[in-house]
Amino acid sequence: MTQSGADGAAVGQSGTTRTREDVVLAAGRLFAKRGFHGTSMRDLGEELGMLGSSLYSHVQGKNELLVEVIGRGAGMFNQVVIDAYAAGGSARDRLRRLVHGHVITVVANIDEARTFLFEARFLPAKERAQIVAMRDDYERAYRETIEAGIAEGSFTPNLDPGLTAIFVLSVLNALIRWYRPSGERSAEEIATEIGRFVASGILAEGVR
Amino acid sequence: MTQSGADGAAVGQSGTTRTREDVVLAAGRLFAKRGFHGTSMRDLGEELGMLGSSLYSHVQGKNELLVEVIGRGAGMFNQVVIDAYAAGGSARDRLRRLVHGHVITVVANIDEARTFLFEARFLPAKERAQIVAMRDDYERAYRETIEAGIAEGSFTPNLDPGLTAIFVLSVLNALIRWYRPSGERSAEEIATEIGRFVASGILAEGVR
DNA sequence: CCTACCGATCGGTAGG
DNA sequence: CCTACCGATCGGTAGG
Repeated sequence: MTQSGADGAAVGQSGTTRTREDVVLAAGRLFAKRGFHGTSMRDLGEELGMLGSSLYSHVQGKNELLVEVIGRGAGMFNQVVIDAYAAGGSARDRLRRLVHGHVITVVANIDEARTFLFEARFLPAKERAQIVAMRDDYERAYRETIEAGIAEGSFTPNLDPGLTAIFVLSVLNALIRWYRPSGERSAEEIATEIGRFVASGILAEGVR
Repeated sequence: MTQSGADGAAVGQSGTTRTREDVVLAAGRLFAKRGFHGTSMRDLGEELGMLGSSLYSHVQGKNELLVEVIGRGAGMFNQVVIDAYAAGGSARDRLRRLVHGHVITVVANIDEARTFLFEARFLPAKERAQIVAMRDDYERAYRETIEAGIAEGSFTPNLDPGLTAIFVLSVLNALIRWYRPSGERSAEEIATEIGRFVASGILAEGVR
């Protein structure tokens, strides 16, 4: 009898030695599906075709995995902001890039995004504080962009920029709740539809 | 030494016998803050000034508490839909009532709303299926209302009703993430701002 | 609502 | 990556 994945568990690639990368990715999958506290090290070992205790040759502990998965999520979103600012253009262009980049990123890294948004409260105090700060920065980028859009005349002047930033991010973050890779709409289509909703709302022209 | 709440734990009303209602409310508080799997029966007992094992004279088990808390959340949201439909009026009026009722309900029952939206996946299979069905009904009410609004000419005809329902609900459901009772805006103000955002978006008039 | 307890499972370690 | 194990904690029960 071989030692790997012969017992029917959902194993990535059986017959191969697992790397730390495999462990982190599998942790993202399980944390996203069952939650951090709903995932045991034994569950995670089973997902990888090994014993829970064997994971400790790859990582120091369960918390480290949560920190790593959420750190990756945070890094991705941070990069979206950097890219959107680096591209230049009007505030309205920048908001379009922020929205588009957010959708693409969530769709391509759904497990990290879910863990980031659902499990961050279970991070150790120090790392939790860092993630909260990062999230504040992210929200600030949206607020600044909305303020700049008002200043340039693209956006309605009587908007509350802080609240509006929250509303836009609400639509974006909810993606982790309803997006399914098997769904009929592509990431591009979703980004376009969200952009349209955020821009114009639902009221017909001329109605008030 | 007395038997209740003399050891510094956060107890509701010390010196009084707790009821099943107290237990369910405390469970909502802890499930909302630490998650279902992050809350032990001993934690819950401590919150109420009793031992974890004593809770079993009020409820049959931990799962029953999750079912009860989420069931209350589901019932509240269901009532909002019933009231909004019963009030009659145009589709646009109905959407206004749905949004207003949702905000008021979340603000007044934040723990149940959080548990409903974050912990439903940990429900036993049968109850989870019921809650998913209820959530589908809720979404359908929004979709129908948007379709009716398009038909009556209030809403933009090129809207995708299903996707738009999701977007509106995204803004509403995100309330459980950012709302703080100590915040500066009242539930009424929040409902008004969300209504404005959903109705008109952020683009300035005449801009396209 | 408490005392006293149960078997199961948890995160994690020593040593190979 | 496994064997063999640790102390702590889990949900829950019997009996009062």
